[in-house]
Amino acid sequence: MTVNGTQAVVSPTHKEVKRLVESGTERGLLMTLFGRCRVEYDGRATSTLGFGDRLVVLKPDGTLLVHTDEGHQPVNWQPPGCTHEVKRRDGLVVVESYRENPAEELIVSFEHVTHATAFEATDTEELHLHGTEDDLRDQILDEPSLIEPGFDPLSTERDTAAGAVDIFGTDSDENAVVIELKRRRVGPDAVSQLNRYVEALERELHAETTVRGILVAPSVTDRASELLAERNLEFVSLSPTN
Amino acid sequence: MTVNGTQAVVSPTHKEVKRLVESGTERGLLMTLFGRCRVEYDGRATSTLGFGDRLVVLKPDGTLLVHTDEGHQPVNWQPPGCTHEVKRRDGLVVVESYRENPAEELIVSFEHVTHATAFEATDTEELHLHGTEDDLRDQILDEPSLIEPGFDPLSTERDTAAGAVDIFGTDSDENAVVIELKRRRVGPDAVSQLNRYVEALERELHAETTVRGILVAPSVTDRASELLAERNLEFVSLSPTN
DNA sequence: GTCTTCATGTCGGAT
DNA sequence: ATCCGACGTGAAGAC
Repeated sequence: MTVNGTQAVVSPTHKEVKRLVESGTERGLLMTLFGRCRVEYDGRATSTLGFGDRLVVLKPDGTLLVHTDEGHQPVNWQPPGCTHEVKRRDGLVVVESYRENPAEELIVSFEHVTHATAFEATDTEELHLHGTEDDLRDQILDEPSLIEPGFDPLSTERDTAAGAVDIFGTDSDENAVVIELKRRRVGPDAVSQLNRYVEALERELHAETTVRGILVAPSVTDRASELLAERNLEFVSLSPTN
Repeated sequence: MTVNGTQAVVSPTHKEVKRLVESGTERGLLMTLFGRCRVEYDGRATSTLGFGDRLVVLKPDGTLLVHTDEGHQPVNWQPPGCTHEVKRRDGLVVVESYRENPAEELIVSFEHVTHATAFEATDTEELHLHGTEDDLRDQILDEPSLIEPGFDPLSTERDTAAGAVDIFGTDSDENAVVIELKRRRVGPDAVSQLNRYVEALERELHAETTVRGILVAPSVTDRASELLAERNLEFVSLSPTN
């Protein structure tokens, strides 16, 4: 059945699946296959998945997704940029997806394809997302006193031997201040990250200046709080606004 | 059109979409909607996405995915456990998805639904994945000399004040050895993680024992290598086998 | 290309 | 429920 440049086939034959995927790939269509299949992956790791009913999505950018009936994540996938082929092997309809660098291959073998579709997907809009770490940074740059009275942001992304600092500035006593931002509650990892920046700047600025490290996040876990104390780092509670 | 417990409808009316999603939810079906829609999200963050052609997947576990024609990741989503409703508003077919804890809502408003499907998905198989960090750990436990001659693993998941250590053991001089495993090339974060474990164990074991920290991974970045040297930590190159 | 870090990360396991 | 770390993490930006 073909309507308006989209195709949908119920219980397609092997030939119909092959033609749909090949012409859909050619024409840059977004395709779905639903049916009983087995999946094998080999690349950065290796995986096998026995037969079951799954939804396979093939995107015009070379993405392949295998979704089971559960979970946010695809059970197997290939990233954008892969090339897909449809073959017949041992009576199964086989979709093979290849990638180089790293070399990875995904093979979906259908015992039966229940349903196959191909859609022309026109999408020019971009997602507008708010409440990110960047938004938290902008809040602080707009109103530095959210950190403390007298805080003066000098730069963002300031480079150090340990990487780029989120916000670098000075306090009212002219101490250097390193700020690490997190959009959500943080654990020990963020404290270590801040500590690396502080140590790098202490080396860079020699003994001339005291370097304060301030972690800015909605909250911290107990372990992170202990680590902050050990490292003589500070915490300011702030959440990104939506 | 209904075949074998699966349904597929081309250009369904509002009522048909509503009935399909409601009965599909009731019956635990895996559903797809393709059409031109707008998406709004509000929860941990906030997002808006203007009208475009997208594939929406509704899973029986309450997962909702919105996929554009590009990319591995859904442009918007709800995790498992959400509840979905279909309504009509301003002439649009609206799929609303709710979640509590954290409170999140996703609203997909269709100008037109090109295609709607509902499948009974039976899937009893589990994914078997190899080449993970656990596999790397097992390799070392099978052959401890991969770390160095005389290495003796005493425990895995040994608890410290900083968290559980991947492998804890002793070397031929009876020094304590902490091993942190990574299945791929590592950066500074993994070094900091290892350092936290080593410091915690040094405190725990007082001055009785020297605590060596060994990072085991296929390779390290330059910055990680410097940090290892600074912290007096070691590196052993090993990759998980598939 | 490599490196680094963010993410509505998601997921699983332990407490 | 929260905490913690792994993940075939993916994606973006800098170099």
